[in-house]
Amino acid sequence: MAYSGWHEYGELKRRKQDAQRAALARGAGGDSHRQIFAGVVLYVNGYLTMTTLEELKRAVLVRGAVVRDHLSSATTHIIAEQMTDSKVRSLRKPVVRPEWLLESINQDRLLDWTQFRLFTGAAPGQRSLLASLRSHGVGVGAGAGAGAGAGLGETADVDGMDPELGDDPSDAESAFGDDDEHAHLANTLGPERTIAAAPAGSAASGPQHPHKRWNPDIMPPGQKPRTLDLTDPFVRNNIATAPGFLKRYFAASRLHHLSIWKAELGLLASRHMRLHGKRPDHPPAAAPFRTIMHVDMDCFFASVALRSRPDLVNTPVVIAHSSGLAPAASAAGVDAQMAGSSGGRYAAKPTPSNAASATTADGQPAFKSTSEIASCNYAARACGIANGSFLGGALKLAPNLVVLPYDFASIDACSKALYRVLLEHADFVQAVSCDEAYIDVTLQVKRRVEAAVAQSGGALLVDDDGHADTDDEAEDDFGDDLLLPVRRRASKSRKRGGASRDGVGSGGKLSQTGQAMCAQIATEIAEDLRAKIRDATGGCIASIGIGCSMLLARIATKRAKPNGVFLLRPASAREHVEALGIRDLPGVGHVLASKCAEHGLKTCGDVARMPLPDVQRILGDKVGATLHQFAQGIDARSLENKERQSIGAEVTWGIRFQTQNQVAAFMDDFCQEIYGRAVRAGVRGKHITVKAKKRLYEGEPPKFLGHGHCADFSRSVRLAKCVDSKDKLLAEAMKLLNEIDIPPVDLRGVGLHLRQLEFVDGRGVPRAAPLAGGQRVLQFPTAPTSMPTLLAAAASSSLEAPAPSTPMKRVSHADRLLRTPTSSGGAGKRKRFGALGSPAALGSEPDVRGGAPGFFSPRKPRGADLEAAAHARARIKAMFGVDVDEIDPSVVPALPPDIRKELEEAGLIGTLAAAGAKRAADDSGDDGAASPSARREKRQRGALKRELDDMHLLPTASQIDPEVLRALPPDIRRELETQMQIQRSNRDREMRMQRQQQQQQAASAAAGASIDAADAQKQESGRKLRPQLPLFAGVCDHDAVLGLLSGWLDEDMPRECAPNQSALGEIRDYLVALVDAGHPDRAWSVLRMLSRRVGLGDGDGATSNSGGHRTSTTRADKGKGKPDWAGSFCELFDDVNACVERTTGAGFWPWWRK
DNA sequence: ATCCTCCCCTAC
DNA sequence: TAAGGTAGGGGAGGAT
Ligand SMILES: Nc1ccn([C@H]2C[C@H](O)[C@@H](COP(=O)(O)OP(=O)(O)OP(=O)(O)O)O2)c(=O)n1
Ligand SMILES: [Mg+2]
Ligand SMILES: [Mg+2]
Repeated sequence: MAYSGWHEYGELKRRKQDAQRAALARGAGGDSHRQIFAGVVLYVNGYLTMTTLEELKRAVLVRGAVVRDHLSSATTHIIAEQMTDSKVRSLRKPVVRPEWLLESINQDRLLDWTQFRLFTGAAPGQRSLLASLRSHGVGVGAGAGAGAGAGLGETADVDGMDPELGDDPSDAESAFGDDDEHAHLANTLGPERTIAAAPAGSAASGPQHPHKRWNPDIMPPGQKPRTLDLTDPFVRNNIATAPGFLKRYFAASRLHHLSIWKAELGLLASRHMRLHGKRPDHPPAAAPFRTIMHVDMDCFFASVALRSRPDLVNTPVVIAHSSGLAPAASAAGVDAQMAGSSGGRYAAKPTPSNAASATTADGQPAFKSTSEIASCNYAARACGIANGSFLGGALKLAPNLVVLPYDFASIDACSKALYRVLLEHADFVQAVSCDEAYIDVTLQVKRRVEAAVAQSGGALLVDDDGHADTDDEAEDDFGDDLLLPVRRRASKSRKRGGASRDGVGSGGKLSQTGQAMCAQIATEIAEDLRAKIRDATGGCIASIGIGCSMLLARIATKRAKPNGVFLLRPASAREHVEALGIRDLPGVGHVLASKCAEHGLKTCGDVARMPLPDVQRILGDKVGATLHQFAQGIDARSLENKERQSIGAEVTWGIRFQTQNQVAAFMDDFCQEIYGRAVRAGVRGKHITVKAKKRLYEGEPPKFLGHGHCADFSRSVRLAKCVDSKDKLLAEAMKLLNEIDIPPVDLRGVGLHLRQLEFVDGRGVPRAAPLAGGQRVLQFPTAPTSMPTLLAAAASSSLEAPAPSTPMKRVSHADRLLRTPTSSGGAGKRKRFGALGSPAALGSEPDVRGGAPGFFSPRKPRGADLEAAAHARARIKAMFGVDVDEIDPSVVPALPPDIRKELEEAGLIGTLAAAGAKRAADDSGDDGAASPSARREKRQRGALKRELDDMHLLPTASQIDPEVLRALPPDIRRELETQMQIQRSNRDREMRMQRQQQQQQAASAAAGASIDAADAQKQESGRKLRPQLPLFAGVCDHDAVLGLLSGWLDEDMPRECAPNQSALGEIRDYLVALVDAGHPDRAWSVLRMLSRRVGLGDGDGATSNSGGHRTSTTRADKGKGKPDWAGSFCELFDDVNACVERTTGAGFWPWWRK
């Protein structure tokens, strides 16, 4: 779901940091300090940008805080600058921004940490804890009860901030702007509101004057949520409850169009490639000429529109829905009760023409539009406008801005025209989007260069060991080559390594002349294409980047724009790339970029120079490895058009429901839409996923009818069969949506996706995957023709394999040859491993540049293990300049899948994930079925399968004799296993739901039917992976529960009062739930702790299993517990024990009764 | 370890 | 007024 609330991201961050540095400076030094942080146990997560950990530590230590280098149950607060919502939730502890410490130091008093919460709309663990326990009048410390003054027990009222904050209306606006999705935290939904409803408890109630702008998450009080006037006709007609909403919405959605077009063009390209027998890989001889272009239209939507408005080419123009003139959102439908902000200003009327003036009739600007700009011309960009910005902001930047409407039909036509040109002239086309594609023109370059050389004479290729190539100068001149920069290292390593050759023999290296010619010819081709595209599109301009890899081509395009061509030579490539910001690398968005920034990584050079493992620690294994390579200008991907793996739809705009019926009615339409799309796309799905967005604050978001800041949820089912009607889809979707269980008013977005696709022909008959991408399917050499449908779920219980598999009739003979089974099971693995080890294999296979999988080599005879091995080795050597055995294991994740697969199968590298093992299992298990006489078998299979289906009898794993299972044909066995897995998953689902219900009941009973508590419960169980364990106060971790209870005892036992009854009830319900969930041992452990604390001993010597659990941290009450506490414990024990006896047939031993 | 689900992120 | 869709890579972390 798209999200464009980042308009002010950078500025906000910068402003925050300035203030923070100042605060820290003030806070350091001095020798006697008030111990304002006494009792605070900190864990600092991640990196700090405004100070060092050491500096911060020093400052807080002298003021009484404890800083640990690890997270423990004693931790009271986690300090972090950045963390995903889900991580925050999973920690189940207060996660607070460092400003809390800094500002507390600044003011020399402990401020309320809740004012410095790291933003997460849903921190159910924390909130549920508060909502339930606190509403019992139970004071409880954070974590293990070490809360002291800063603990949760002293949580202040969120609304109880310094009123001063609200007094200056300009602050709110100027600091955060209307665009900030976070600007409404004060209205945050959920149990925090329960807290907020309580009287403000603390005098230290939040940050005061100087740095009130730091926190983009907290909106000053004195501000009511903007509300939507549902009686406004315009609103009524445009929200999701309006008749015909979906059709109108999708028809008007640019992003929907982009997605549709991309899918279409992907199919178009792959079909074209298949029909013309084109593949992205070349005979090894072509490798040195490898030339990839990235073609991208300049400001595409705008260009299309400007074709009919040549008068406007030099004025700022944008494409958007709104003219920006009509009544601002705040003036119609949305009632903006912003403190101090005047009501909406009405523009006179939109200009009738296409082009609208940016000022209203009375000359007053009305820069409020939240309409998004799809595309803006370069004149507009010069004003600072960018694709995706809000129109309102753009109008501020360029008051003379002209807004033109979408013309989807024309855009579509231009896009098709573009692709016609590309398909006709390129060796291979990978569709990227309606205005963009990668093309491979290697063969053309080669042909033309060779022709030119034939005429003029001169050497084109240079042998690796050839004349001018041995000295350093030659290597330095390498830069004029179009080849990958790795070639250079290949050459060096060859020298170091002595005799071994890298297998790039037949291609050789391009001579200087060759290199120059390549560059010139490639540029000519590009210019030629641009002219053709301009003509074909009626004047739209394409820019083209050229390189020897997709990456370099892509990067070159940035330089080429606008209206140009840029060829990135490998020699300059590394330098060029390293100078770029990491944000310029494909795959790096604002999140990764800011993660990097936290570690001081700004440019690609920074990343390239950092040791790979460090990069991976920051970014993850695969992303880290990939980007580390990208940052060096290395990219081994090859072009392909990938086959569809899923289909679905989402709506996150205009979702405003009041009732379940409205939701249901919408879902009906929605499923209709999606089912229709699936039919049209010729797919059916077994695996259904529903997504939903839940708003995190009350009131309207900045974007008109937008979703605002939300929590995302998803639920999925795997069905035994594909859904084959809209109504079945609807039924499943509603189940899932209900499971997610979001109140209709809170719903802000819905999505529905199908996976595990079966491809179906026009008459609904399943057929083989249409080879849309070709490659993926081709990589399974074991004759998919014989793989039964059953293989949708692989034996290894992964269901990731392509779902269908009746024979693939449409696979050409040539394709069949390519699918020569070079890999078929574990034996082959070992064999090939041996072959690879043989020095004789080295260099026996010429290099294939740019990542052509060995499987595709047409010259490779079937089963030629040795050659395959050599091939893999040669290819790696060519690409990375090192021998396979020298490969740093941590770059493995960055290898393109095909190469990785090849290496894994060859046993040269460890499998990255399950893929290798799974495939091996498939292969070996499938050998029998792969025989040519599959027909009869297939019929049997079909019959058996049908029988199974008809019986609707899916035996459980335990019900099937393993012997019987083994005796079945492999595919039938797999089928059964699939069924069992589905069944198992469904059983789990039911258990989960049961538990969830229990929890909700328990929670709402305990919290006095507080909706918020139930809601928090829902979120907790509905959020993270539906915990398999029951929750106590939103907490599932056993130690955390013990800590919580211990803290409760610490607080309440000394008070000389009886234990709070509802708290007891909650504990009882939790323990019962534990027992029901099959964890009596945990219940036992809890009981034991409680009994010890109330003075009844801990029953050592009892038969219980649970041994040395951590007990309490502080033992406030050393003597015997009060009698009423002990009595309460006994009752509790009996209740729980009754349940234990019921479920296990034997109870705990009430040791204290003797 | 590996699987699997529920996210998150990115690109156009 | 406004039309913040979609598909795929990937990671975290619980279950097994
Ligand atoms: N946030 C965005 C980005 C793009 N698009 C649409 C409109 C663009 O015209 C088209 C192509 O996207 P590009 O990223 O290629 O952007 P442009 O073609 O507009 O400009 P450029 O010259 O930078 O390629 O996709 C959109 O609707 N919303
Ligand atoms: Mg473009
Ligand atoms: Mg583009």
